[in-house]
Amino acid sequence: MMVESASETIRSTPAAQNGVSSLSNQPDGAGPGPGPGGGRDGAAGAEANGEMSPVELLHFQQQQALQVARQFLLQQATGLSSPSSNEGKQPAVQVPVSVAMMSPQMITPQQMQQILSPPQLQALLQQQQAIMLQQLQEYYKKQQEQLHLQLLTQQQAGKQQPKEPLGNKQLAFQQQLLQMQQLQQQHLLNLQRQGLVSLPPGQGTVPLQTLPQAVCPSDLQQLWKEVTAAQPVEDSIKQEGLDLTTNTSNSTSFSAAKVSPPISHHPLPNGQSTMHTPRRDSSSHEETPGSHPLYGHGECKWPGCETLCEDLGQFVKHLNTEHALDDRSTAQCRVQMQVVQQLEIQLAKESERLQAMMAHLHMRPSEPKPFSQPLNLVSSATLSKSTSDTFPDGLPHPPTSATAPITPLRQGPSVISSSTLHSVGPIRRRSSEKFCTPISSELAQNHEFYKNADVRPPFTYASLIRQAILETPDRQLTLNEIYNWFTRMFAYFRRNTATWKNAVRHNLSLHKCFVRVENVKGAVWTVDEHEYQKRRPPKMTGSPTLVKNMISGLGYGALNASYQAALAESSFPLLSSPTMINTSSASAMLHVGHDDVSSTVEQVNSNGSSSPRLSPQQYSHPVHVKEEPAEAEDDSRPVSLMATTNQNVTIPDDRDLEEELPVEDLS
DNA sequence: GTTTCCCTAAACATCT
DNA sequence: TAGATGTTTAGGGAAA
Repeated sequence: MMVESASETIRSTPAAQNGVSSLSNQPDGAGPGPGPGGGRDGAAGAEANGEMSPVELLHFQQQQALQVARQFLLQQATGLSSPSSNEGKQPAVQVPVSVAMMSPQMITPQQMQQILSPPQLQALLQQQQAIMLQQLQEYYKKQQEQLHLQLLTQQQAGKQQPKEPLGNKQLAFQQQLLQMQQLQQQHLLNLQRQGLVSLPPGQGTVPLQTLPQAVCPSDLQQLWKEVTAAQPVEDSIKQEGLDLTTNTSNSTSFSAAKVSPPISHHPLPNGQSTMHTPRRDSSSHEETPGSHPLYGHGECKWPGCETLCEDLGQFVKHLNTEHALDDRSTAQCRVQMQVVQQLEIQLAKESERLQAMMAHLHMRPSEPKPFSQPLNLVSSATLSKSTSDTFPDGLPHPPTSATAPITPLRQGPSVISSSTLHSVGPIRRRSSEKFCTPISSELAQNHEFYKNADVRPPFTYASLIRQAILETPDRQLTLNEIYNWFTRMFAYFRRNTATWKNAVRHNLSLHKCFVRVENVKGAVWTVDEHEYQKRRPPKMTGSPTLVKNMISGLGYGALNASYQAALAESSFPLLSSPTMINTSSASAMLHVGHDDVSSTVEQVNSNGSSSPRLSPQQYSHPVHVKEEPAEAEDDSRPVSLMATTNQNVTIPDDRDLEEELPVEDLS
């Protein structure tokens, strides 16, 4: 049973612990206990849980829908669910929505923030949510209206006809009603699995079956006792029910709709119990003026009819006289059905569009496994809040150089890193380094984008400065040249001059990795790669657990190709780990790039001309090195070393440059 | 709650 | 003297 499976899936989610747990409270015996909803499988137990007016139900339903819609968006954005998840089965590679919901640890906080923080994106998504939810609400409202209409018609017809005991027709009609409600529930579940509606936390005591119901089964049964089953009406309802089935499965391209078995006229065990679990004595509500689906604000809500009715009784009379079961009413019902169907189709289209938009905008959210995909590592970097107004439409535009199509969320890593995408996020840039996003690769791929779009690059000032310096043949730049590089490479830096220039200067002065060298043409800035790498957090980026597992699993000298590539792609501090330097490549990189800097420096210094590039130490001018803060190892370093470090670490530096290129020759 | 990193802003000094 | 350059400090946000 779909409801059961869905509830099982959702039950384990955090959200399910509260709001969605109502599913598990269904009186199918699978619930954790009697609980508040345990006794709702009977009409008598419905009253025990308090009354909930239709308005409250609607409000509750809307809130739930919004809640899960947000979760859905989050999941879509994080790539934990995919459009293909619409298929009925949950593919092994797919993470069920509920799993994604229940596993916040699978969604890194960065991802969460990336997805949810951009206000424009949220506004867009909320708009989509509003559209879909509105359509959903309307759809169910129509369903309820029609259902109730038919019931009232039956009721009136029954009053004019002699009572008959409950027979097969009545049972069939009840089954139709149950199917109707079951359809609603299934549809809700479908949408919930799609994330379009939600069962928010804090509503755990409300069973699912209370959500879409404006007409409760007990009420219907009571009505039915006075109704003589009229065959035409029943057929009509049955046909509508079948149509509904068709609508549900057709118009909604959702997975659960396909997962759910075809609606049969045999109430399923779950459905049966579900259907017979009225949550409230809705009779009072149904009889309350204004509560009738087709009666509101003192007038008849029948499509095309706005007849004023003083009270519900008059309305019922009007309903039975003007909207009795005839060809006209039937045709109107048909039209209404088509309207609903169209709305559902539109809902499905909007949903697909939303998914496509999400897929396009978010591409491939950050993978928690930086090792497995050394290339095109997506960055969790977020970007400056100041870029939120980058585009007039308020949407995060992808880089222009990106040829990223609208790809499924489960597709492989995109050319565009998420750091680019999340340029609308809050200002947090160091994340790009944490995920070892190769800045040169990022820039190479999205050069045109950054050059033209007024989007702040998702890199720290230090990274950008370093990149600017390293891009030059002699690995040195004057401050003004750094400025020019910034303005040349990024449209964003063509404005806010004072801010970022000050930041550049501040970074140059603050970070030890930037060494000021007196040149013939003035002061130039170079990069002390050793200091730069040392500056990085000496811990593995990405999932610590993954790192630990990889370390323990691979063991000494058991690095595979991808891992080595990842190593090269990753930060050098990783290589500094004694357990990681057993491969020749890694150790070589390490020795040159990190641990043995001094010796290597001595080597290079001895034959100072080893580097064809102009080395700072080749200058005869006195090297002006900014005073380093009191630090043992740094103080022990000679000034010349400081000035020439960027040359001495040529190998790792080059490797760094290589790694940032989309090559895979590191294995 | 603490630490670290980063950004931003500002003040100040020095140099051209 | 003005502007550029360089240094330093402080405050706050975010993440670990």
